[in-house]
Order: sequence, then C-alpha cells, then structure tokens
Amino acid sequence: MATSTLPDTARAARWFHALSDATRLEIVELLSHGERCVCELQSTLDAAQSRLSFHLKVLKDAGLVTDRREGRWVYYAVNRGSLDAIAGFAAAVQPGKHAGSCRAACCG
Amino acid sequence: MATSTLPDTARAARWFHALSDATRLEIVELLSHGERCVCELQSTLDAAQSRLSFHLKVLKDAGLVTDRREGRWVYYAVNRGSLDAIAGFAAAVQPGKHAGSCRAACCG
DNA sequence: TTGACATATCAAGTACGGTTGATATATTGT
DNA sequence: ACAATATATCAACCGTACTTGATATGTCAA
Repeated sequence: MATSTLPDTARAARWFHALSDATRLEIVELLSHGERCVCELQSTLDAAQSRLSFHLKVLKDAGLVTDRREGRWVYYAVNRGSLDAIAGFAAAVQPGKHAGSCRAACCG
Repeated sequence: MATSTLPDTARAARWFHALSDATRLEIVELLSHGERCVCELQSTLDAAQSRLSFHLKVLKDAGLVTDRREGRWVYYAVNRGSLDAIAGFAAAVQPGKHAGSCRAACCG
C-alpha cells in the first residue's frame, strides 16, 4: 500500500518521535556541527547526565545518531543516511509526487 | 544559537511529534494522494471517528495539514510548505552544511 | 422543523514518555 | 589494586498522549 519510495511506517514513526523533543532537537543541532562527546553536550546544554544519556539512547535507537567510544569518552554523531531518509519522506508525501499510473488514477 | 536556516525548535518539535504516530503517518500518506474527507479516511483506515478526528487535529495544529469544509464534509490536505520545511530541517542539520565562518570554526 | 449524516469535542481510563537521583559499568592514571 | 572520570542503566514519580464511548455541533434533505 505504501509506494516503494516510502520507508516503512514504524521506522518513520521512530525517526519522528526521536525528533519530537526539544532537548533532542538541540542535541541534533549541536551534532550537526560535528561529533561531540556526552560531557561536551552536558555542559553546553546544562542537562543532567542521565537525562542526556536517555535522550541519546532514543536518538541512537531510532538510527539518527551513531556512537563511537574513544577511551573514556563516547562520541556521538548524526547519521547522514537517516536525515536523507527523512528528507526523502517529506518529498515522497508531497501531493502529486506519485509515479505513473498512480498519478493518473488517484492523484488530483 | 541556531543557524538562520533552522526553524525554531518548538515548531519543529511539533511537526515531528505530529508525525511520530503510525496512524498519523498513514493519514499523511493517504492525503499525499490528494485531499480526502474524514469519512473516506475513516473507512480506509478502519478507525473510530473520534480517534481520526483527534489525529487530524494534531496534524492540523502542527500545520501539517489544512482543512476545508464543503457542505457536510471536511476535506483535509497536506500542507506542502510544512513538508518543505521538514526537508529543509533535514538538510540543515547535515554535518558540514553550515555557512562560511561556522564551517571553519566548528565543523570538522 | 425534523431526521439523517458528517464531524468535533468531552470525560474517563490506560499507556507511554521524560525527569531525577541512585547505582552500575567501563576506562584510565597512579 | 585503587581512585577518579565518563557513560549507561534502573526505579520511582509525574505529566502528557492515545483510545473509547458518549454527546454536541453543523449541514443538508424531505
């Protein structure tokens, strides 16, 4: 029922849920400037450590960020592919973007 | 603190929250084929009427869909601008996309 | 104006998400 | 081995979001 360009609904819902929180959006925004370790995010956002860890887990489970341990530090970075997919979703649900027969059959 | 290309955090969080639910994603997907009245969505999604009304209100309050009354029916349609904005957000938080001095100063 | 249909709103119950503080795990330096 | 630092996990609490069924509003046709 979904067109082939659309990601499956559950995954998309997880992406969007991960981005539906102000703290997590700020994290993503910070990470868009380059990878950061948790303690950097902590001091920049002035957020409790467990709170940050919780939000980073949500972002990671959704596939929006990746983590990489280096010594005691864990560096988080945005996952470019997931952002591409989100942009792809936004493009795919623009009306009139459906391919061939669909356009004729159902898209006004 | 946000770059000028980023939408304000609260509004973005509302967009993403509106898209964070499977039912609402299905609604948007259906509307991407063209505007639909509530009863059409209701039969297609096999969802209770009050439930649909609730989700449509969330989507509308977030600015993702518009509504238009025609007689007894209310037709909902996706708001193209909001989808553009979402795609814009995804592009803006790709690492290395920051302008000029920022790129040199902070973006690895 | 009455009845039928389409949609919105409300109230109550339940489930889920976020915060906080405490504790656990991992890594490094001494 | 021990202490210090960085991060993750857990449990308890609270608020918000979703579902359901009932009721209200709005529109049309007879």
